[in-house]
Amino acid sequence: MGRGKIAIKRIDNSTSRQVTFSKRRNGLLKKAKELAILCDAEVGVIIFSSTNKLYEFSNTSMKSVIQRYYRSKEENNQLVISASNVKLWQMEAAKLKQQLKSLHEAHRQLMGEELCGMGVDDLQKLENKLTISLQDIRMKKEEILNNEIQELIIKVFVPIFLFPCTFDSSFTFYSYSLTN
Amino acid sequence: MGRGKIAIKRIDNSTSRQVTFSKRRNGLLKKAKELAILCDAEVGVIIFSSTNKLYEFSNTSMKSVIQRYYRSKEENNQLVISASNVKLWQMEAAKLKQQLKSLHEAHRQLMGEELCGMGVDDLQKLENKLTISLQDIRMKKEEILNNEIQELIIKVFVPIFLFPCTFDSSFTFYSYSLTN
DNA sequence: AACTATTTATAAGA
DNA sequence: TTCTTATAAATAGTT
Repeated sequence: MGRGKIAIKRIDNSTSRQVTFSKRRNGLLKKAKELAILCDAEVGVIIFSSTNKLYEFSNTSMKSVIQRYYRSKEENNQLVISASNVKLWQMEAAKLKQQLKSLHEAHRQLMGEELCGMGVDDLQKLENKLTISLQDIRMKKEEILNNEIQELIIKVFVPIFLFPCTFDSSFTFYSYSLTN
Repeated sequence: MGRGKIAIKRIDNSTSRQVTFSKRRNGLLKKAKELAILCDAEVGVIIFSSTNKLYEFSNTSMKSVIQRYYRSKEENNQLVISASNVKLWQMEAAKLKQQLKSLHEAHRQLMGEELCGMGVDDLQKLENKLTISLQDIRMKKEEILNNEIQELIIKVFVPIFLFPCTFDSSFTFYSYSLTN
């Protein structure tokens, strides 16, 4: 389509190639635009010149076209999936941060810090909680101590009672006196 | 370029639109191919019909074109960074989860639960902590109550002392007795 | 899907 | 680069 017909093969003359590139590039982009408008299509065109310059057209957005392309080809590119997952993980992290923050606050209140914002009722509730906690902890402590005493008795004294001969003379007094 | 000139706007007639799409789509792909060959360019064309069918051309490969496109626009960075960020965010989330878990445990211990794994020393420490917390909380509570009493006094009694005449006779006894 | 009158794109030249 | 213009190519409307 011009003064002469040309064969479709690489144009050797550099200048001529550049001129043709410029003309045909514009032609292609124009055609792409027209196709998109006339036929209600989504079109994306990417052109790199031999000098590495980028020319592009998209009636929507190139990102949209490319994403749709990958979706359509179901070459579910790891990149695209990963990119969308970032937001999910960011949200997850934000949620956790929030939880951590409020738990921290509750914790500090339990520890008797940051009581300034609290009313008397809340303080009373906190006091009750801690009182109960203290009771539990003291009970637990005593329980453990009792158990340890029990174990000590079983480990140390029972053998003495049962096998007094296996212990040296310093134990004889106790074993005799206790068994008699 | 045909029997009649057409305006570049969406073709209303569906059949006509489909026919035109088919013709122009082929034309565009052919032009793209020619441009790539003649001018030694890297070209990618993506077309989605209004019926969501995909047509494409690339003289190299679409993946290559898209990657080069992102590199060229340096929007690539976002995708790639995002992709690698997934791991960072996952690690962040895991870290937060761990913190949350240990804080939760500490919290439950403070509340007198899950004391089973603890030794006597730890229990003693916990008891001391809670004792101090309780003291703090009781002090805070008393402070607040005292303040409220103070305020009550200022709001209610001071006016009575200063302006006894503005209150009715039932107040006179107090105002006299206090001022005398 | 083929035809063809026209429009459009563009090769070569200025 | 841009414009001009002859000609090739694409395609709108028709069959």
